This record gives sequence, C-alpha cells and structure tokens, in this order.
Amino acid sequence: MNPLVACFKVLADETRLRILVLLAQEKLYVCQLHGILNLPQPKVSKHLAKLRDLGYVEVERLEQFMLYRINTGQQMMLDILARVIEHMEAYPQLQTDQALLARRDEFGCR
Amino acid sequence: MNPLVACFKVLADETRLRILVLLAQEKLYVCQLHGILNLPQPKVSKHLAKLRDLGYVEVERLEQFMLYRINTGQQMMLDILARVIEHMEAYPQLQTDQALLARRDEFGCR
DNA sequence: TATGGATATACCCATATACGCATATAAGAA
DNA sequence: TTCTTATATGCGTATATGGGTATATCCATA
Repeated sequence: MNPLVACFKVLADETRLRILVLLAQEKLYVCQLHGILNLPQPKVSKHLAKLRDLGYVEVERLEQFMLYRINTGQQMMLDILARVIEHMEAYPQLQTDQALLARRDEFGCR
Repeated sequence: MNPLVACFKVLADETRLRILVLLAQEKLYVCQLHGILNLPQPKVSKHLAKLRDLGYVEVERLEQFMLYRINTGQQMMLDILARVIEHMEAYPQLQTDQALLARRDEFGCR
C-alpha cells in the first residue's frame, strides 16, 4: 500500500493518535501511557503492537518495564505529528493528555 | 469524533487522497477526475459524495457537468495536503496523477 | 519456587467501510 | 420525445478493524 496512505490509516484512530502525540514528545513506559490515556491496558498494548509492527515506534525492555519511543526515521509521520502538536489548543483530548504527560512520574507502576 | 481523527480517516484511502491532492491544486470536473485517476466512475462519484458530506470539497453545477473544488475552510486538511504535495516526488502514484493533471483538458467528456 | 506486577496475546464479536454492478437521475441535443 | 452523456445512488458482499474479556508470558523478589 502507498506508505502515505498507511501513515494516515495509523493516525485515523484516536487511541493511536494520542499515543503518537505523546511519544513524539517523550519516551514512555506502557504503564505511563496506560495512566495518561486512562484506557484498558490490553487496548493500549494492542495499539502499541500495531505501531511497532508498522515501524512507527520502537521499544526497549528495562527490567520488567517496556519503554516505548517514536521511530525518528518516519519523516512524514514526524512532520504531521509536529503540525498536530503545534495546533494542540484546538483538540481538548490532546490537551488533557498533555497536562497528564507533564505529571507522568505519578503514573508509575506499582 | 475528534475532527482531527476524522480528517485522517478521510486521507486514509488512496482514492480520496489522490482526489484531494488534485483538487487542492485545481478545480476539476468529475469526468476529468475520472480520466486522471483511471478508476470506475461510480467509485469516483462515491468518494466525492463522501468528501462533500464531510465538508472537505464543494461542488457547483455547470450545465451537465459538476465542478468540484477543495473547501478552503479546512485548515488542517489544507496544511497536510500542502505538505504531501511538497513531498510528492516520494509517491509515484501521485506523480503520475500530477502529470495527467497538467493535461486535464484532454480528459474532457465526450 | 511461589507470588505479584507489567505487558502481550488469543478469541470472539460488532461495526464500518470499500467495492462492483446495476440502475436511476439530470441535462443537452436531435 | 427520444437518445446520449454526465453523474449519483442502491444493493449485496467481503473484508478490515477495533473493542472487551480472559489468559498467557516475563521478570523481580520473597
């Protein structure tokens, strides 16, 4: 498939968009994403798996935690996310996530 | 739905992406789009209908022809399309369309 | 080794969506 | 009115995809 269309398909889901907007700014553990997004953990993991498979994010294990980060090799994706982040004030859900991102340490895993 | 996600959903289809990239540059008749895209006419019309319903394109009847144009009120959509057009050299299908766009008068309706 | 937390996956289901084909509608020409 | 071209829509189908629940896996620690 056209890689551009593939890129838009990935963004065409609110959960994935939220995840990507967060990871475009900070490396995050699954439990932090789970806490910020306030969504069921399997749901978060499944979207992360898809993002991994498609090469939009990368992951590293640190003991029992999985640290996700954006793949900096996807230029069009990075461009679009940057544009979205610039205009974040227009999107309430993203703003809420942004506020929680600043407090990500409180979403540690216990 | 988040209007941003809605925008990406629209772009997440190759036919619609091709149509939008063309209309972002020129007003076009359905028969010209049909000729440039080289796709079944009902397929083109149905995607145009969806783009109309969602407010991404506008249309005007000129005798028996329908002239479609991009809706200039959708800022994020315009931004993204501009970015795509800038990087068109990376997408063969869009380049092919672009070449045919320059010869759009040859795709008149007969 | 037994337990618990962190994360991933399997399975099933519901829904959305794109497609092809046939056909309807609308307008101009004959 | 009839024919032709331009465009839109209806219908049935196949497929993709996202969600929820349960469960598996992996690692650390007691």
